[in-house]
Amino acid sequence: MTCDAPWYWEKFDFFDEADDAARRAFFDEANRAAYRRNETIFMPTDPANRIFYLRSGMVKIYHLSARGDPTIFWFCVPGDLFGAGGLSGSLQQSVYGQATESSVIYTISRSAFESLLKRHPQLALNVIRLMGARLRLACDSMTDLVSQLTNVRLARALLRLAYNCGLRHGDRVVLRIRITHEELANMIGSSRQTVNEALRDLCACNLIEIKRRIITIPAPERLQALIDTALDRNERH
Amino acid sequence: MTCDAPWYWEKFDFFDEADDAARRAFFDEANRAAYRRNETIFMPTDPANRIFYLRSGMVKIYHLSARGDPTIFWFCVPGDLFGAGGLSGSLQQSVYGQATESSVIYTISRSAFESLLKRHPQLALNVIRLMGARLRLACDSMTDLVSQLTNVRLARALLRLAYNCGLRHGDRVVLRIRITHEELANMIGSSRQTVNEALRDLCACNLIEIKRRIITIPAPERLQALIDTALDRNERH
DNA sequence: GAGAATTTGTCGTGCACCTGACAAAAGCCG
DNA sequence: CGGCTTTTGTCAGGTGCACGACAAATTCTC
Repeated sequence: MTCDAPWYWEKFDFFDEADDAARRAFFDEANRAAYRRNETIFMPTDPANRIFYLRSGMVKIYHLSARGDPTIFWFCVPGDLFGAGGLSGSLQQSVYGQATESSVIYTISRSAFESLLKRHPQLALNVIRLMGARLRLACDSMTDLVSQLTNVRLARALLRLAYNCGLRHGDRVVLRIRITHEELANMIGSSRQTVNEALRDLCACNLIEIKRRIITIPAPERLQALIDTALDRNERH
Repeated sequence: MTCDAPWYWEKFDFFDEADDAARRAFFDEANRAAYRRNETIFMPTDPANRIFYLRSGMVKIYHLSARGDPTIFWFCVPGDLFGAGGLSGSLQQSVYGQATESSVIYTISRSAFESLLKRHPQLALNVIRLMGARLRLACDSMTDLVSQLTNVRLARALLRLAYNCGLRHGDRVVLRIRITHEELANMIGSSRQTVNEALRDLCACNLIEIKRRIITIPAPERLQALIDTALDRNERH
């Protein structure tokens, strides 16, 4: 899955390749809202009748089981659409959306959105493109969740985050996201403690650096190599 | 996630709600191909320049790791599009598509498909709807992969299969798919042996019936109840 | 900048389940 | 219908890692 992707995803904005008329039509009908860090944007019980466009900030999309343990699906970055699951016929959101930093979000009603897409087909293609990227991300996640060694799962999750919201500085990729061990555990289906240990090992091998909860991957291809060679079962340095 | 969904997914066809002109435009440009059981339709190395429409049969979409172990993402049923990951900017397919029974498939080039969607925006909305359903399915999968008890994961996977390709007979849902224990294991990230045991337990509780590798769920809501009450850790009858 | 709250680091204990091995059963094919 | 292949059933050994507990460090809040 990850073999042909670059070390960062080519960022794609909902409005890319669309003409100004389309852009204006959207913003004419959209409502602007600002959220602060940790504020919840929507919940599973909310009706799925609005589409969200992230202008700035970052949004975490996650699920909460009846038992209370979360599954983090992905983080949205500026230019992303979300809440678009509602377009697939569901009447309710089924997940949570939460701002992980101050964010500006435009929302539009589902019906207005659909008519917008009909009038501006390029926007519809863009939605498809964004959803395709999401789907691929989700499939990548499924692939590592199935591979059962935790440290490999963690390494792959870090690379996925690098794609998703990493910033390049030369070869180095900085995850511009302040993520806790617990959140990482909730992405890879592991426990806080195990993530801690695995993270320590990765640091010891200089595969990652952590400073003030900001993770840097100095050489993504070395991390990828670790994943590939983990074929022959895991050895602890 | 699964709380508000019916016991079977409202089947949605790529051509639903589209006018005949759109339908004709597609089939004018599409190529028909028939595949037999176990035949591979596309591979990760194939260029992602064609879109597939499943007319009849069933198609398994899966990934193969370098180590050789598969992850089964989902099964496509008639009316589904697949290979649409290509629409999201990727140059290659990243997964395998394989017919699990005799199937008839129409393919169309990516560029023709995009121009088709522009001319017939309703089709674009339909693509979005289908992808949304997929995405939801993938998220559901992620959610159970994170929940670590194998028997719960299995139960949830069975319900998902029921949504995906189950047939209702009154309350009963028959999975019209001849799936092996190994394939189930590859869906939930477990081992053949463990799946076997978990399946036996489910049979013992009359939550499922298996005859000639066809799985029947006599009372889906009872199976769902099992999942919900598995909060208080699993007990083996 | 002090105190509260959250996050991190580290150790045992226990058990779910992966692995390997092999026999029985079922499905497949000429 | 016979032989071959694939799938199923079951058992024993070993282990990865979840879980609880608690101290140290860091971060948030006023």
